[in-house]
Amino acid sequence: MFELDVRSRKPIYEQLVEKLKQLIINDVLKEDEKLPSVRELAQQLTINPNTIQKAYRELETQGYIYSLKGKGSFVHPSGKVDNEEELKKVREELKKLFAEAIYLGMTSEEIAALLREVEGGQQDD
Amino acid sequence: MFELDVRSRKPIYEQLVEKLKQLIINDVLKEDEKLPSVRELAQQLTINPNTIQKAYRELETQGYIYSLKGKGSFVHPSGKVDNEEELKKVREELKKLFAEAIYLGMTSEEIAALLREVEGGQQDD
DNA sequence: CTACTGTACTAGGAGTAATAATACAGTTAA
DNA sequence: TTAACTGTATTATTACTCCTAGTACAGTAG
Repeated sequence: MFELDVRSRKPIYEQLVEKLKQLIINDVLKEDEKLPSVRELAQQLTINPNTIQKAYRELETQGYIYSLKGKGSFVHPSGKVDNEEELKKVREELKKLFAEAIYLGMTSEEIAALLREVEGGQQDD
Repeated sequence: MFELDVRSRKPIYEQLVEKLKQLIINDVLKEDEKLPSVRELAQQLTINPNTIQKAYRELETQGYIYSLKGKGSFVHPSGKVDNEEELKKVREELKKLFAEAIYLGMTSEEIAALLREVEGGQQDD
């Protein structure tokens, strides 16, 4: 499915969250598609099931997946995500990053161009 | 100068980097202004000098300050920052965050509005 | 019932963050 | 030059988080 760097300073479960988030956002994992089970993915990646579960829990908190006891974990459909908490964090992050980018020399137009680029590649709903 | 959360999961030196970066970006700390010395700030915040130094080293790597042995650490003037390494990271971060924001339901216009908001508050050079 | 699923808990080892103490090197002013 | 400041580096120790391992409970589907 993908690879992890166990020697990285970044925790494995955080790497997992990022990678899975990318797969969901880029529509590699489709809406309501079932993710590998905690134990299954743990075996594939040769890491502990607890670590997988920690990543899944985080993804659920952030609104990217939903889990049903006994059934599995599934991709949360985009557009139906309603997570004001997470949106607030993202807005704050965006503001910080904009200020940072400008300080380092990027122009607003460069940033806007980057946005259009990403926007073109998404087109959900 | 500011406060830190020693109980946070986020390392103290990272909190320091963020806070100082904000002060620099928001022009609270002016160009070429001298930062508190490692020992002085350590005493003020009741934390170890090594932790301060780690934060300063990181800020220097990212291009926000420069340090002169025997003299002190100073704010790196905006506009004169030339850190392609750091810019690359910021661009990647922006792209990730844009995709994330869109997935969570933000429109491009909302994001663009946020950019204009930040842009208005900066106006360096 | 059986075999899957998610979820929770405890205990232990490994690695990083932070502290403490010391030292060296360069600047500045008396 | 000396004294007092600056950044920088090193080592040892403690505290905390990540990760693992093992076990257990709850819900689902055949």
